[in-house]
Amino acid sequence: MDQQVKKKATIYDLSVLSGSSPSTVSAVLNGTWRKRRIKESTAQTIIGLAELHQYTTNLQARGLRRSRSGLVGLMLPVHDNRYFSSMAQTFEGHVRSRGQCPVVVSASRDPEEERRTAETLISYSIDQLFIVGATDPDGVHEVCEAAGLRHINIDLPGAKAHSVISDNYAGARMLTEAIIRQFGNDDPLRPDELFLFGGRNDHASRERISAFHATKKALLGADPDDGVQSSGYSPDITLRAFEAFYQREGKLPRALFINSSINMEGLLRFMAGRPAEMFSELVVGCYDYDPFGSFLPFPVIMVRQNVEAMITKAFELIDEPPRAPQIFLIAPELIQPRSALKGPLDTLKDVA
Amino acid sequence: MDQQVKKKATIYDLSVLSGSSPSTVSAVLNGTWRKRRIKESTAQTIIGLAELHQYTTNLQARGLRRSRSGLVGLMLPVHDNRYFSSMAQTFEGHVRSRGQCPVVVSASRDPEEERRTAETLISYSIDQLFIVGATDPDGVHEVCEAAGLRHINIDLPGAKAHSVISDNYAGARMLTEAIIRQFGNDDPLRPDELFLFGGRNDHASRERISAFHATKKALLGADPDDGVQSSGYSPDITLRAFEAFYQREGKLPRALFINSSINMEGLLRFMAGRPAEMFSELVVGCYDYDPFGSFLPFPVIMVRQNVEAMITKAFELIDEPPRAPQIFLIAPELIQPRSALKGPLDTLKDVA
DNA sequence: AGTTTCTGCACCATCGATTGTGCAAGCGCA
DNA sequence: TGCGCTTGCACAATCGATGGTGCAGAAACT
Repeated sequence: MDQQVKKKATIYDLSVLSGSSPSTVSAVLNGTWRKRRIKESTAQTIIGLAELHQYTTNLQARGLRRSRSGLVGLMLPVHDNRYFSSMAQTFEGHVRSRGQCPVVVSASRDPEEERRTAETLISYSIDQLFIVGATDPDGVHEVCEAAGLRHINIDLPGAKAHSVISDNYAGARMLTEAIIRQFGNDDPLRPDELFLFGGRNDHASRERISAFHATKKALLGADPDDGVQSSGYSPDITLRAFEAFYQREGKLPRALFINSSINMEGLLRFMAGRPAEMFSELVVGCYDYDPFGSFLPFPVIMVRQNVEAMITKAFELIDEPPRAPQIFLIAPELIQPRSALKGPLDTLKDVA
Repeated sequence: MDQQVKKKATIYDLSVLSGSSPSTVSAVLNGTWRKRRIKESTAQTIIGLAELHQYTTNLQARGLRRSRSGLVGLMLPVHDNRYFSSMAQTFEGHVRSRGQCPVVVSASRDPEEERRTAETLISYSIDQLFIVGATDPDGVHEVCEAAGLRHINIDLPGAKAHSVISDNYAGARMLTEAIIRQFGNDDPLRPDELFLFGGRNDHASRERISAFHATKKALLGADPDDGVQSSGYSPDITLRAFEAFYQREGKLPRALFINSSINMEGLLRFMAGRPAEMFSELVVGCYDYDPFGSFLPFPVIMVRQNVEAMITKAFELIDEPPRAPQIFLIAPELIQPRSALKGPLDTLKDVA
């Protein structure tokens, strides 16, 4: 009790103190003691000692023995983004409520890094892995499969494991429609005035781009096929795309479909240092929701992916996976300009 | 190689395959083999076999034996916020570059939860713990201390461990000054037109509020002491504070000092559904930086805390802690309206 | 040849918890 | 009294890696 840097108590310490065997102590402290027919009074003694000495289970030892760790992994592309960070927040809540410990790591959209990260987590014997927005989901799948680790894709689908993703086509259709409708009938948007920025060759971008084209054609009658400026998931590349466009055309389009909030940051970089008036007539649709983004000085229509529903579905699937890999679509929601929605933080208790 | 759900290879498997003892295999694979005078050729054989069979070290076993895990913990209040998520992003980079594995978890600003979380992490034998914005840093300290775990406070200081925090006083002074200067000389701000919203009774809020008062007094000559509306770190409480103010006064103040981006979300909630014109004359200073927040339809001056510097300093301190607990101040930076700064994501390689 | 010094590695206890198995004491019952 | 059943627990192997120690054979030296 009183030594300065006392070592942590183990079941062996408690075994000596209580006069029981280590296995009895273990059973009592991990709750399996009734099954092992340990006397109530013995259990109470041990529990009392455990509290007195502040015993806590060494989870590495347990993990080694059980070859599970109680850790559940979430692999994100990046942390620094409201979509992914709210994913992390929601995930944590779910994992905690199941009595496990969340581990959130990012892998930078780098296939190599993704696999290495998965392997590291596997080395810690994590119990499950949620793979969000992976650039190479199937590569990660191989790694998990080889280790017999349950895993699931979120946000970007893989061919070899179950996937829960946003209904990108429907979302992009809604968004494109909403952008077009934002313009009145007296001065309607022309097909060559609406451009899409961002995206790369991943499933989500392809779906969104495809819905963008289809909806443009349906509502505006035409769709000049230079309407898409791929710029990956990088603010700076997106900035350069805007600069190039501006250089070429002498102005921005009247309306923009922006593929993600990360690309939207590219637009911000373009705006910085340029007069605000330049953007006063702009209409933007952004596939992602960010509360601050919703209040920019021009109409920003956003799409909020239903993170809570995605995570919930993912847990269902990982618990009892159907046979063949499937893709589950979760409907996203169209968010009108100037909306400040509640988020995962609102479930925490408010303290003033 | 070919079984479907093959178990992972262990040093014992490689020991049999290579004809060496497990300890030799272990030494070869963890890099200590030269020290143990293992022949080069033996080492190569084993390394070859390890690659062939995709051996990876069981880190729980290693952790158990070494009583360290290679895990480094970061405990955040919440994920879903650009300040904290960029903290996570930066932290990850540092930890990875040291060959360890980052574990990021949140504890909801709940003292109880903070201690429990620390204990869980300790049970996994994490090597170090970075405690960010804890409501009860000293409570967490007790837990770490008892386990002999190196730890450090960031963002909010504790009395018992080293702390690296933003220079809140200087930051708030800069911010208050900048807000006041935003108004021209022809229609200068009056002391009763500048209010602070947000904050609670923590070190950061106290410093900021104190600098706010002092600067108001210095620049505006007076400081009616009802100028502060505490509303914790909750968007909804902040919303209610704005509503109450508006109800009472029939208008918002001309200028606002907002204590954090979370409180700023309370302002967004207030704005939602109200006409944009209501806010066209508003000037806001926000202690926190969010790129989207910087481009709202009124001037928003922000303070960016230097996350990179804070994390760097924290690593220095945790590596060789000075004797007595100290508080290290890191200067934040004033960010003019309409600025889109680079962040931790920009260090990732861009892919289009 | 005999002794010392390296080389190169094997042996084994250990980290802390889990779990299958075994067994003595106590009890009921014929 | 003797048999079998139940109760209550102890024993010991095990998870996979680590690292101190010891030892045989080769090399170096006298």
